[in-house]
Amino acid sequence: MATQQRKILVTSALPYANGSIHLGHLVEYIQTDIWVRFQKMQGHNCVYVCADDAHGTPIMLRAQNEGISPEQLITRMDQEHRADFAEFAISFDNFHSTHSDENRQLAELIYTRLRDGGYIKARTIKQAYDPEKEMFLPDRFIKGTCPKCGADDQYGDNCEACGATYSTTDLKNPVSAVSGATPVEKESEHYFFDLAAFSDMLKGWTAEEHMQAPISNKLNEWFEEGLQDWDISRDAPYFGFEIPDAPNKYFYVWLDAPIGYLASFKNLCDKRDDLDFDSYVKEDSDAEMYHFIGKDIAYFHTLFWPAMLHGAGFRKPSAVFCHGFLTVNGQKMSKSRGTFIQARTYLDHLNPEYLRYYFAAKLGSGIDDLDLNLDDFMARVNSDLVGKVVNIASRCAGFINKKFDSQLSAHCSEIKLYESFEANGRLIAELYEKREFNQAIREIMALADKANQYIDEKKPWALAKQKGKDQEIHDSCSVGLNLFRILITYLKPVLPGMAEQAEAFLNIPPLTWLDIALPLTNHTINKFKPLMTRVEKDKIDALLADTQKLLAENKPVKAKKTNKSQTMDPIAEQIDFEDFAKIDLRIAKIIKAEQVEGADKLLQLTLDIGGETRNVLAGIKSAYAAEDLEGKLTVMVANLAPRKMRFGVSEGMVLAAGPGGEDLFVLHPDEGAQPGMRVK
RNA sequence: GGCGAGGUAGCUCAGCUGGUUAGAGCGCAGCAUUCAUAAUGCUGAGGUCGGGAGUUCAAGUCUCCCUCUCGCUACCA
Repeated sequence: MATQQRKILVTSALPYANGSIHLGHLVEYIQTDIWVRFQKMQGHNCVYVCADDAHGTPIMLRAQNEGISPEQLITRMDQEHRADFAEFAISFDNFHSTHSDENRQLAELIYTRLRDGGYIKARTIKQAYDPEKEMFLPDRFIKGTCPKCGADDQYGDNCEACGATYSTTDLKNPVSAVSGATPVEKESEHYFFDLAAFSDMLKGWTAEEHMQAPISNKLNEWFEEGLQDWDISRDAPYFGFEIPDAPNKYFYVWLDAPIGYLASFKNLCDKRDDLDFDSYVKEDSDAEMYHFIGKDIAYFHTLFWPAMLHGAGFRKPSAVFCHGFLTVNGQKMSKSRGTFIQARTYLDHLNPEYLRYYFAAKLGSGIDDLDLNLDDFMARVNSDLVGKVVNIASRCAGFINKKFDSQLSAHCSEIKLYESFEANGRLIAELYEKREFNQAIREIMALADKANQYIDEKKPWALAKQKGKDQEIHDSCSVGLNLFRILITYLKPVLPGMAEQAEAFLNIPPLTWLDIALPLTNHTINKFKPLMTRVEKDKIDALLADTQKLLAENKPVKAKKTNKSQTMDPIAEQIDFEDFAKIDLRIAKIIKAEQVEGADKLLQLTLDIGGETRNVLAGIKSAYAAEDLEGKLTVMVANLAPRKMRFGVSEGMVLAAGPGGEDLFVLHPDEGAQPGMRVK
């Protein structure tokens, strides 16, 4: 295995400085860390960097709420994140911040190059604006009543109660979550990154196996829909970097976040003589660069990011590795179910290496979701690590310590067995390299079974009762410990802490992949101490209880309405006459009703409202046949803003009642009403 | 509604380009053992591979339909 030393730069997605690390985050950091530790054990020059993602509206507002500066907030979060990562043994070579000089310089550099390359366009857009707070509002900061199901206190872009999606302008009774004021629409000039200009480059790049196949398929979908301009500016006030040629305009947090990878690396290069920043990032660099991310942010990393890099004259990533989401006991991590477990809460109760092992045992190279089944977790860790692996050392060490003065025998009596274990290292290494950790673990555990079988075959405890069998005991237990040493080597990327204890027990320097070529002979070991204790059920229960408690404390006291749809839609908030008078309802005659080709739910109605006709697309196909409607009178909202829909523009809506499906009832006026009459 | 990914033993998952009686680990049952953190070894029971139809000499593996789950997305103005 005399492969050449590779130069590898690895990143994990940047944690947002607005929240704590939870177990979902840790899937990624643990996955990345295992891969990095493996690469280092192979002797490669592998560097792992990360940073806090420190910019954006949520951070600015949270700092305001807490009465501190954003800088104070992100400093605090930075410390918290670092502490959590350290205890989970995430071995960053550098952990920096996007709110740093390096990141400002690099963001400005990349932006300037993109601008000079003609990839930045300015355009005026309309956006919700908080007149009291004097700031533009992202969707998440507008709350109101869901236009579909009437649930209160929903975000501006989708309803948590019924799952509907809509735009903020549809929301009923919208209020700014910041000030409580009613948002108004306001225009502003924004800067856009011309992603479509990179279409050809991206199509070629994404087809070249720089990511997993499912992601690349997804990208093809996006390509077919056409790449859109990307809005990269935000107006003041905003916590971030001001755009060089645009006072009061700031880089959108997602622009400078991935640049944060490079900033963190730059910061590291400045501290270390052996790393040359340019040689890693220049267009024709011979270094490898990998980003580990969740599949939810693939768009940013496989389209925007390579386009930005390319447009600015830098190298593109060697690959972007996506993973799936974490579920707990088969279901999405949920605050209401109490399975939204924080890293810190876990650390209060359980050994972080349990989790590292469990994730490794289940992680493959794909993007499938990963389930943390707590019963399985306990069984797996106890059985594999305590019952199988550690047990090998535990059952051999006693003999060596007591009978042979802690010294291993002078020769290895089972060279073939030893070599077969050693030879498996090639396959295991390959599996680690390919991020098939679950398969690697399976191989390692199969070896652990073999080691236990071997000891069982030799039965040193039985030999101990016979005279003159000391040499055999000495040999077989020495073999057992040598096999254990190999297993620990293979597990070291996953269990660095346990490996370190094992190294202390075996009285050896830190293990690398190459050390196991030869067995330890005539070597003095230390007294065996338990390397890992069992996962206990009550610890898991305590973890869940604490999680519940924590969630209850943080839960805002809001009466959340659920299941209300069973009974009756609540009557909407009271309005005065003026509000009502704004709605111009007219009697309309349906002069034509027809199917809309390709649409499953829509009927196209041509309405006569006296002086004019209107084209309305109504979602009533499930309840009405087109011909049954023609000639009938109904009521329409005549002054509703026209809405562009997939099958054309709808110029109003007809009134109907009912929950939907077949139960839809269009309103008809009493006899005598004429088209065009106003309904009051 | 569309697109994508899935539905394989009680649990967590393998099963590549279709090929003899469908696999692993855990759990379970029985036996052995007691060196080891009640750890280990041996043996065994458990699946009509979501349902149905088709292609084929042969299908968990290919095609079609249905069903359920999970994502993304859209047409209830």
